Amino acid sequence: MPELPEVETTRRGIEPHIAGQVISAIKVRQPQLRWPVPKQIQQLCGATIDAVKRRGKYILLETQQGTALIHLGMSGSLRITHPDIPPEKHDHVDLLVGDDIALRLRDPRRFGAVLWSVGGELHPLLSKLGPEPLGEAFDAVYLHEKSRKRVPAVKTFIMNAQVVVGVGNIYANEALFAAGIDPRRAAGAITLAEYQELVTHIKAVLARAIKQGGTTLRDFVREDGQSGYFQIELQVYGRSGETCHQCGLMLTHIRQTQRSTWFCAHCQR
DNA sequence: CTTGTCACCTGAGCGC
DNA sequence: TGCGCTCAGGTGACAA
Repeated sequence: MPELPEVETTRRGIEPHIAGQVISAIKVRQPQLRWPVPKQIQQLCGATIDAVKRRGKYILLETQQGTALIHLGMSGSLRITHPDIPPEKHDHVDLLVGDDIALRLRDPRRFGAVLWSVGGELHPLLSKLGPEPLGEAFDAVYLHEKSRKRVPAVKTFIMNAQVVVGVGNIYANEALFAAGIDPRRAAGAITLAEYQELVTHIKAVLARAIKQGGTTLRDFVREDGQSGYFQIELQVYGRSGETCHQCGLMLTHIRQTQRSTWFCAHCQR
C-alpha cells in the first residue's frame, strides 16, 4: 500500500476540497473490495463531512450520520475530480461531494476497503490498533516493554499494527538501517538504548517522507492525480545487488514472513 | 496466548 | 508475440 506518509499526504490533499461539504451521493461500481462495501454507506448521503482524519492507514470521513473508513490497500489511491469525468477501469467508488466534486477511489488490486461505522462508535478494525508512530505515546520505553519475551524478528514486530500503526515495509527497512539494527534479531533481544535509536529513526523517516509528499512508487498518485514527487532517497529498500551507501559492501536481501527485507550485514548489528 | 502462513487481486517485468 | 513465473507499498483470518 501506500504507507503512512502517502496516506497522510492523501488526507491533506483531499481535506480542503471536502471538509464542511455535503455528501450528495455515493456511487459504488465495484463493491467487491477487500470486504464488500456495506449498503449502509448510503446513510451518509446528505450528511456533512465534519472532519477528514487519519488513524494508522485508514482515512476517516466523519459525519453526524456515521464515519466512512477508507483504506487504500496495496494499490489504492484517492483523487479529487469532477463527477462528469468518466471513471476508468479500476475506479470503483465515487463519493460525490456537493454538485461538482467527486472523491474517486481507484484500486486495481482491490485490497483496499470502504467501510462504515455509526456515529460515535469505533469500528472494530480500529479498536486494536497500536499508537501513532508520530505521537508521544510511541517511545522507546513503550516498545521495549511491549517487546519483552517476543520471539519474532524486530522488523516483523515494528510492522505489526497492534504494536504501532503505519510502519510498512519500506519504512521498516529504512528505519532499521538508519538505527543500525539487524532486522533479523528477535524483538525481545533489542535493548532500550537500541529501541531509542529505532524510535528516533522511525519518527524521522516518516516525518521526512510526509514532508516530501510521500514516496512515489508505482501506482501511488496524489489526490489531484499528479505524481511529481521527489523520490525519497532510499538507503536499502529495493536495492538488490547494490552496495551500502555507508560502507560500500553489498547489501543483503532476504525474506521475512513473506516480505522482502534489505539490510547491510556490516552496518546493522 | 503467540507465531507463522495463506489468501485476497491485478499488473509489470523477466526468461524462454 | 505470447506464455508462465515471480514480485509488488497490507493485513485479517486461520492453523499450529
